[in-house]
Amino acid sequence: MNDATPKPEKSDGTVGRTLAVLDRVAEFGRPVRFAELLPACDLPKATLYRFVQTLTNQGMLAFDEDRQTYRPGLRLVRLAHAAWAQSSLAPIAAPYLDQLSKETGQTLHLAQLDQGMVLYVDKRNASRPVEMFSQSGKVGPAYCTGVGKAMLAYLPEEALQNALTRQSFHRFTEHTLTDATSLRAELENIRKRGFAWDDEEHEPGIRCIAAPILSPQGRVLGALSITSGQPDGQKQLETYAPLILETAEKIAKAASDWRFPEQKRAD
Amino acid sequence: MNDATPKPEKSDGTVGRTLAVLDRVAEFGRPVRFAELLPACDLPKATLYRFVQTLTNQGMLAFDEDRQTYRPGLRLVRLAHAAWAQSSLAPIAAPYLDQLSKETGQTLHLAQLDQGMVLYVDKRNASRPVEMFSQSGKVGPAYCTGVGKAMLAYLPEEALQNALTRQSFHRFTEHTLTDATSLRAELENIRKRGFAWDDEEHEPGIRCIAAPILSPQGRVLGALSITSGQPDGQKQLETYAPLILETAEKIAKAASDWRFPEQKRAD
DNA sequence: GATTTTAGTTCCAAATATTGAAACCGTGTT
DNA sequence: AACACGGTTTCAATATTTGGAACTAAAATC
Repeated sequence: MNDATPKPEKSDGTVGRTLAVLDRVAEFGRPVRFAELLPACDLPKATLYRFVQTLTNQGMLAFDEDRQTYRPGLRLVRLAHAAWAQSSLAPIAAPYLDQLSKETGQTLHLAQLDQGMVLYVDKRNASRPVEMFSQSGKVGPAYCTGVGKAMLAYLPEEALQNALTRQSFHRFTEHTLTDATSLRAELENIRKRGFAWDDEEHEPGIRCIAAPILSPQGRVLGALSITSGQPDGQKQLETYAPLILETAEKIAKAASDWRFPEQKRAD
Repeated sequence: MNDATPKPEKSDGTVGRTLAVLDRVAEFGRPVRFAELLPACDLPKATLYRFVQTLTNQGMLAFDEDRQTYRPGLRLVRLAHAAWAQSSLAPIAAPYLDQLSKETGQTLHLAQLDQGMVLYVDKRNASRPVEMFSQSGKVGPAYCTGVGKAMLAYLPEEALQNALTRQSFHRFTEHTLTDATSLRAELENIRKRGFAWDDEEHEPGIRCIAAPILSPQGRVLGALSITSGQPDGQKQLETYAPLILETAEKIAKAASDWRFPEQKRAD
């Protein structure tokens, strides 16, 4: 090997490789056979076999004897509860989302950035007052969603650069921004405006207005959006601008005031 | 293979040890320093250091630079979404819970057994129609909750034996059953009755009625409970018996039409 | 301000676990 | 009967993990 480390590889040894398999299984979105998994992971048969075995032992995967398939295991649900409670904005933001939901009656999303993607951590639905687990944990693209762009807009250059290289820039609709340059221009507008629009860039007919949630030091904590599925959505959403900005502000404030709870309480 | 297994050890090598650290972190229920974690994991300093490093790289843990603390990472939330959707009864049971919630107006819990503990996978709150992620993933004891006992009662002997050894039998209230023998007697009653009571065994003033969800082959898939916090709860709950049994039946039916969640792990 | 303690990080040779090609097994197909 | 396929096991070569100990930075104590 030469001078400058040519490979900033972070394989993290056996553990990293094994966890990568978990991702592959989760990506399938359905129970998967060993033989299907094999080509998806770039691993020798025997090695993948051992990994899958280990993960199953560990409860990170569950094996269906009858159908001979693997799927993500319940241990993840247990662990994620702790992650959600401690590493996400959701618990802090919950009361403000409730409030905003009541005031607007619209669908709300709370998201954070993870691996250059949008990770939804909470939601309020227009029809159902409180949404459930199934919505948290969902991921979506950053470059063509309101929450995604709102967060990207306030990322420091280095992190932005990093995030941009991870975007697929797939054209979902005719409004999708499909290159880094036009996205950067849009981000500039967002910074000027203070909030982001998603004007049918991800899904036809779906618009939203999104505000970043920034720490006092200006670090991106997450983003909040109000969605409309109505044709005249834009106009209606515009009236929410002050409200969503104010709510984002409150959440940011609450997040920075937050003291660690003494103990986990059960209820 | 030999007759007497001399090593029932399932350390699962590096991966298993590393994942155990994840559990330790999650158990703290709050961001934790390296030095606090060290005594909780039975590992040499340098080893734990490497593990924690790896997990952080992998996004399974998040490191708070400012406070120098670790907490479960958001990657878990992403993975758990898949786990919840594929490995839990929740998505299948959701419409039935909605229905039961509407009919009774009471707090409902849907749980599964994991590692001898009760893992709540969904909930309906008396006040809020649909509960959220934060409730899923919670764990509780099996020996002193309605859902726990309902599931234990229908476990095959070997699995029950295994589960019993994992119970702490801590006396939460004066009604808590604190030994395997009295619990076994209670399980017998549950089998005769077809459903379980929790008569303030876990929390004072909290009673519930719980029904097991059994596959057509009689395998325990999960349990469902209706909770009451009222003094005359027992009486009121009793009237729900047919309803909860019927609902559990429906969920079992729906589950077997879709998939057969297999609870294989014999560890 | 010097010194000790504590918390976190790095080193490295020895010990060990991982690796994966190949062989094997059971089941269903030609 | 031979073959193909999905899954499982073996085992020697090898790369990785291991953890005692040394080290550094920062904080507490003198």
